[in-house]
Amino acid sequence: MAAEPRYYQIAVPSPLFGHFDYLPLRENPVPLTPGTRVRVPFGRGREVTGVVLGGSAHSAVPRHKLKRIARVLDDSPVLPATLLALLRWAADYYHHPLGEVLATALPAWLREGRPARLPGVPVWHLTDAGRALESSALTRAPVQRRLWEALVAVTDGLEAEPLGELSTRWREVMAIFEERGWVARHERRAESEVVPAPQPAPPLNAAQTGAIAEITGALDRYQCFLLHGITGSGKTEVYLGAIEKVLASNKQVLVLVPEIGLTPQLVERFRRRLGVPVAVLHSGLTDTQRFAAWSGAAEDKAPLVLGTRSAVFTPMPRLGLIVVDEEHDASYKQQEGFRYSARDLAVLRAAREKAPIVLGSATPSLESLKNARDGSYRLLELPERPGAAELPVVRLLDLRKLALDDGLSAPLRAAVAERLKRGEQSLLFLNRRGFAPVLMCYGCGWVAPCRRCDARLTYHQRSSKLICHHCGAEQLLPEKCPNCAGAELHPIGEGTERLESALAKIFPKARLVRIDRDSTAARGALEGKLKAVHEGRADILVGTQMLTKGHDFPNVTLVGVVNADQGLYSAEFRAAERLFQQILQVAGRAGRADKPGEVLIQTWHPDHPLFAALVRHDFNGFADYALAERSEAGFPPYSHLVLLRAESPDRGAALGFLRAARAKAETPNGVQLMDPVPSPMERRAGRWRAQLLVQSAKRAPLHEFLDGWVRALGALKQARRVRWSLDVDPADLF
DNA sequence: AGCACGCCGACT
DNA sequence: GTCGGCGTGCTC
Repeated sequence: MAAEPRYYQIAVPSPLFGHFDYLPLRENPVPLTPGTRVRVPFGRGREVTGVVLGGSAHSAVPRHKLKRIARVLDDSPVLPATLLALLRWAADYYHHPLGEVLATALPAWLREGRPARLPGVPVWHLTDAGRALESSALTRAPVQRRLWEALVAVTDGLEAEPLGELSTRWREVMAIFEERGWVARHERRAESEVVPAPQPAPPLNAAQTGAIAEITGALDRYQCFLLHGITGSGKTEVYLGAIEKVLASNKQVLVLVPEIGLTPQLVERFRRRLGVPVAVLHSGLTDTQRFAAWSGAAEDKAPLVLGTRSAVFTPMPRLGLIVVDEEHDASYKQQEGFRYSARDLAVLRAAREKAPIVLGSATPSLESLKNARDGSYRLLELPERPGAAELPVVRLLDLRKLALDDGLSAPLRAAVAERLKRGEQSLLFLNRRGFAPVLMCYGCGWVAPCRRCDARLTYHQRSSKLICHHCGAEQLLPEKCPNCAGAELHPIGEGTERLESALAKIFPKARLVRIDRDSTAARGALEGKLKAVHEGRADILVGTQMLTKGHDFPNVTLVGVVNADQGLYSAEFRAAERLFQQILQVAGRAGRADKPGEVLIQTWHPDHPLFAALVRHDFNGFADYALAERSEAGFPPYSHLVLLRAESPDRGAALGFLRAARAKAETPNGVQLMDPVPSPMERRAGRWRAQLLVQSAKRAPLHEFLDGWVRALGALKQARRVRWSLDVDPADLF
């Protein structure tokens, strides 16, 4: 056995860069493996859960300052070497403290220092003393008596589940029994899930079969595939086909999906089709559920892990394939703290663990597309919709020539009317919830502002409230203008609520369903609405981007894009890409099989190349245009961006910090620092925000520069007065 | 981040 | 006279 090192390097959950050295546990001569959790004293009188990074014979810290590891929590490391290495790489790449990176990767259960094994299900059984009781002994305590009788009736004890029916106070009574020595408690391992036999695959077309063959031809080595399949082309069947093969070779598969895409239906589809238990990981789980799924994967009991962003950090000892569905989706990028991209880390993880990875999308990100065109990813295309005759016809409605009434032009109304007559469904997409984005006084021109943000309050008619969509602040609708006391308060512009009520007036007999965050907040509301649509109990759907994600509406033959121009000429460099993706995704909901669809887009800018590409269903044409624009502007994927953000309740502090940061920077070759500027929405939730953009054509000098810079920033005196963070590969510039 | 130390204002 | 405001410093 190797000798115990003199010092251990430990990562500690704190915003400090670097690791901390500790002395070994006094009475433990067994060397600790990296990835093992330990409890260590940290600071004054505090004890925290750290992770062993390695051992060393030397320490730069004087011995008298070193403290000793207090307790070792694991027999074997909770983070396997490959995953720990990935996390260390990620901490370097995103310039984020390793301790916080590890804290993000570990489930709360382990982060808080609890044992690395699942708690079993508690079972209570009678002891000999309990069994020897006379039933008459408990005649005066009816609950005790019933409980005792229930325990006598079974041979191998009772779990909590059936006991609730006995009495609401059974726990109390059980505690009394335990105290008297009548019952004892033991733990039973949770039973593994019963799964159905796998279902056979549906018939596949040539493109699907070809894609599966390509992927399964690359097992046991790293290869990144970009699966570009138009909506309805059966990407999921390609995933399933490849996964089936990987599972058959006794390896594990990790599937990442966007936050909104992880529905019980999807989980069920994977489970049924593959006939294996699925470990599901998403933010809605309790700590115990999360840890159960995590450890199932880590112990190689779960062959398939299906999860959102943070599932990319699940240990999987025999990882054989990674799938990232809807790879363009913004929810793969964490937007606070450790700002990682799960899609990018998934690619890196696949490369490190020598497994193939499939990035799938109907509207790939320009980054991934460029990688495919450069040949570093392999492009797989699914150009057909099985069973669907044709793609929907896309037409532009030129708002320069058409009058709008309640946000709807005459041709769009007529198209809806036509669908009603034919008994078909229409879908109207408006990416703005609430009744109206602005409430204005006609007497004096006052508009309702948010007190804490540089934004207007959105008028919500249903709840009679003004709500800020940026900080969540709510207030009751004022009866008169707070400025001039006039009563002429008018909603300006359209939101989904207003669109819904306008449609109700125009088509009084139509059955309307609105799907947005407000109308689906209640548990089960979304499922209920989707069910109504599928069962034909709805004629017109109105909704926000919630409608564009994942749900299929086979009877919808008309998609109306009510306002396509938001973001068309935005300062945000990704806005056009997002808009195109969004419209193409929503257009993909229209028409199936025997019912061809039609897509009508209302726009003031019908000449924009983005729309020309949409009309032709020409994703590659759009990508050519957008990539050329990015190349010219020097934006990703032709350069690398890093955003230094700062915010403070004190106006000027954020900009002051960034100016000091810029002054501190030694401008290296090829790395450009822009001037600090106020963020596009300078004040948000009561904080003043500013940002500094760093741009570089090459990664290496950029990261070398950031390495020193970030460490220097923490020491800046201006840093005390702000909250600052570094965003490597930012998704948005605000 | 979290926690302690330290030096100035309004209260049991 | 103390309780507590948050500026400053430190964490192996």
